[in-house]
Amino acid sequence: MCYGLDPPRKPWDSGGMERYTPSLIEPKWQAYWAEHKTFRTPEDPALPKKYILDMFPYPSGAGLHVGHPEGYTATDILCRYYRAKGHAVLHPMGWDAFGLPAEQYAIQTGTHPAITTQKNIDTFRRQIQALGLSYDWDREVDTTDPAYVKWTQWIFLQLYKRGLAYQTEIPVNWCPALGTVLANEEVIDGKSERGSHPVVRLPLRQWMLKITAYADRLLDDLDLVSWPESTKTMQAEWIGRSEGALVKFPLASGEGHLEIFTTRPDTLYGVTFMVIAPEHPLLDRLVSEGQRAEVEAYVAKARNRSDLDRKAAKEKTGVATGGFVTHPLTGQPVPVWVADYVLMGYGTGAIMAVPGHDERDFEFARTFGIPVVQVVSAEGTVLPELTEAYTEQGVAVNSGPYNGLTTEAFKAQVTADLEAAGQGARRVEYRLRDWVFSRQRYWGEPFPIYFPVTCEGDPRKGEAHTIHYDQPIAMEESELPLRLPDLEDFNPGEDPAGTLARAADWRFFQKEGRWFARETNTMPQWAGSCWYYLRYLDPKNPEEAWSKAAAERWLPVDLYVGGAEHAVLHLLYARFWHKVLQDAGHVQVPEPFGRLVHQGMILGEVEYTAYRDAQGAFLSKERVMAHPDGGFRHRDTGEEVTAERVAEEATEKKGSAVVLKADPAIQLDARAYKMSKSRGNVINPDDVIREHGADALRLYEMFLGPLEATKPWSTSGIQGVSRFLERVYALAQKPRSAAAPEGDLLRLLHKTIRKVGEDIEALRLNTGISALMILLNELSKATPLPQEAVETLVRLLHPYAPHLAEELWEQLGHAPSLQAVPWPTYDEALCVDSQLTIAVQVGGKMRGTIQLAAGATQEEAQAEGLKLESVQRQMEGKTLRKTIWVQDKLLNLIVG
RNA sequence: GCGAACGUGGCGGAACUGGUAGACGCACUGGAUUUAGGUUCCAGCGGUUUCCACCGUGUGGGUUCGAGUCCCACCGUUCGCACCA
Repeated sequence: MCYGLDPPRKPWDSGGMERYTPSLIEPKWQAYWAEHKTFRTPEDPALPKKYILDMFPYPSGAGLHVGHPEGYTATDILCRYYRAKGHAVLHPMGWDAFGLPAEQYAIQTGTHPAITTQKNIDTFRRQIQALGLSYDWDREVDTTDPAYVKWTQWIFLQLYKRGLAYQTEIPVNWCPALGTVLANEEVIDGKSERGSHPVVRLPLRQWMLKITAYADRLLDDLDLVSWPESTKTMQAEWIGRSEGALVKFPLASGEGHLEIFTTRPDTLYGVTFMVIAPEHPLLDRLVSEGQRAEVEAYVAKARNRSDLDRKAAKEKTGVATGGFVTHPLTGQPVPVWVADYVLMGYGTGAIMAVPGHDERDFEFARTFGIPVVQVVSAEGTVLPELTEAYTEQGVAVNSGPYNGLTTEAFKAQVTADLEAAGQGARRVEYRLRDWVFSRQRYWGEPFPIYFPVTCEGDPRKGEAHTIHYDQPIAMEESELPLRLPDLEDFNPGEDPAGTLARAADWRFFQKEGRWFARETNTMPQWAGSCWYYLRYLDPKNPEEAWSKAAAERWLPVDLYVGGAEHAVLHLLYARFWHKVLQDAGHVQVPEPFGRLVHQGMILGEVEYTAYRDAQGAFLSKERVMAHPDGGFRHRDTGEEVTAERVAEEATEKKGSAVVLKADPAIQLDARAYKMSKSRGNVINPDDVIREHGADALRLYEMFLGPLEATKPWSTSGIQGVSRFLERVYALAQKPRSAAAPEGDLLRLLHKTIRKVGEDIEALRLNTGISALMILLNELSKATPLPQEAVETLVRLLHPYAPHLAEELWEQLGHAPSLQAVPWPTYDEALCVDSQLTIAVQVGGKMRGTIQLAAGATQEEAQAEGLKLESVQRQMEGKTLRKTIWVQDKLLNLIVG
């Protein structure tokens, strides 16, 4: 054994297997697993099943980043563990391969997106395989594969046939830069989520999916799943169910009434004005002649105001329409205003304004000098004047016959009364809107829909024609898939009908002598990812999207791991489709994903930042503040300050601060940032594997901290786990004894088996590794070293570092694969130490410890504890009042 | 502004239902082996201090024999929502 040589960094300098050489071991075992299809999903229905799923990646041109292996390694560890525990594990991988980047690249270079996509998939597959992840590659799916698209289109037809897909002309989020419409969920602060391009509201014909029809089930069934509370809360808030009442306010002049939605019908007596949205259809009838010019000017301005402007505006704006409605309970006239703080898209686009008990109404009333009336009181007393809106519940005042009722009782009573009088009804509203499902791009699934065309000649030649969009025809299921046409130019252009509108030969076709036009919109990227977990069940099935038997066998997904950025969109859409498919009888369980875990982000290495003023002199960080517009300013003078990165060697620690070594008076900022190309702090998994091996990368990412936490990368940290693997390898090269382990070593083995197993099941992968390190440290000292102990270590290490474990298993004289070897078992009785260390406290303060046999009595402990010198010192001149005894843990002597 | 989560050594982090704070690893210090080492091995490693002892889990209170853990208030970081009536 020669420990004294260079670590095996170069493949060519390692002739034998004397030292741990990941560059030799890892390809060997990857080839073995591939050849023997070690991870093929077992068919045996008698085995308990585990469906363990990763969110499949979008295969970008940049390749894998270190964030991908984090979640993938975690699930891989569970899969290898459960296989060893005798479960049938389904663990597939695939590609979410439609999407904008490939298309943008095509626009720039003319390369067909299918080619780019294929190339990227090959890179991703190679990188993922280099990590030794145990996927069943026979089940790989690719959302852009026509054999997959076929079934995405088929599911769309199921939605269409159930009346859940419809067309509408609505103002949509049109993004000129991207040449497409975006879902509400894809617009953030008036800009596109992807690329931050401005988005304008434009009325266009769109396909919509009626997700609102499932709002209640999507909300209620959150109780059925084991997901992070934060994610459930986000979905619940996104759905935004609110219960209230619809109330009719008759128009003061003429027929009809203004309908409003309110969650606080108990404040009806506090209404001092009404507000309608600028787009409200009744606006025209309500406007008085005197106000018409002013109202029209306001509406025109509001229409042109982008969402961005609306947000920036802090002051409430609005104009009185001059029109009035009649209060349904008091019969008094109520003035109607128009203001853009009321949104046409929610409720009825009109509200009753109760300034006394709604902050927005209060602000509006104050701006325009409208009276404020108090109708709810905390204690039943009326205040002379409200200085702010009282939005809490309370007791009704100034409310005629309802005075004295609590908020809850009032709501129920008045809603019933209004309903009886035909003036209102109970009503539930949702924040959730129907899903805008069409995009005007090329690289997506075509809709299996076409329309009749009236045309004198050949519409393909651009001759005059009319497409009857109001008469959509669904393609026959037997005609699927509808493939994308080949194009030379992928530019979206200005035609809001989409890129495909330019593929005239594809778009127009004749059937029985009549012309038809295909839908030229394509589906959004979410479509493919809404159901990929179902295709994995039966990926090669040419007859069905998946077989009923496969769905019954494998659903729901037992563990789903992926980023928190999908907390709302992907997970809500997929749940929606799943429920539709359940209603259509294609799946049986109500929820697709039973347990969900979000892996945390891995940040770049910690960076140190120093600040300099305009003269170039260093400034300590407490004298610098961030400027809202970016950049930094001097806290006192306000002058601009520049930031610069400082190498770690130039810094040192001083107390809790980091300072410049050259000038310890200068404090630095020390923090880790999100990895990004522009910051130059991206860690490439390929480089890490080349230097340390895949097992070290896997182990390091798991050892970094809890899976869910955000944590910074550390280049020196990976050497710790690398060293651990080298030591495991070295241990297996030592002479071993055939004798069974005994005594403390035996106990440690059993404790470690229990701990590692429990930690894997609970996804506490960091502490599991720590237990393995402790075991290794003990085994390194053991003389003699029992073979069985080394084998146990290797078997426990296997899920974490599978290549090394397989290699050592073979070296220890066993036939591969270790995956076929059952998980070690432990004996509960051997997990308890024979001698326990008991804490001894006097008055709740630690004074020492005593060694006792497990199960010792309080009397024995007390006798032993009182012998401690430190205890005697504390008890001098005092009497023992009381003793607290926690079996096998602690003795606390209370003195007085 | 509203809501949620989180604040533990120089660093990443441990600590199950309140019960020996700092497991494990990194970094650092000392020693051994080595021609040498960014190798390996051994030892040390929260702070103050005369070895007694005291202080210590963001800050200030509280509950308890006992609080990192429970309660209240505040400060800070991160994430989500942001006129949804």
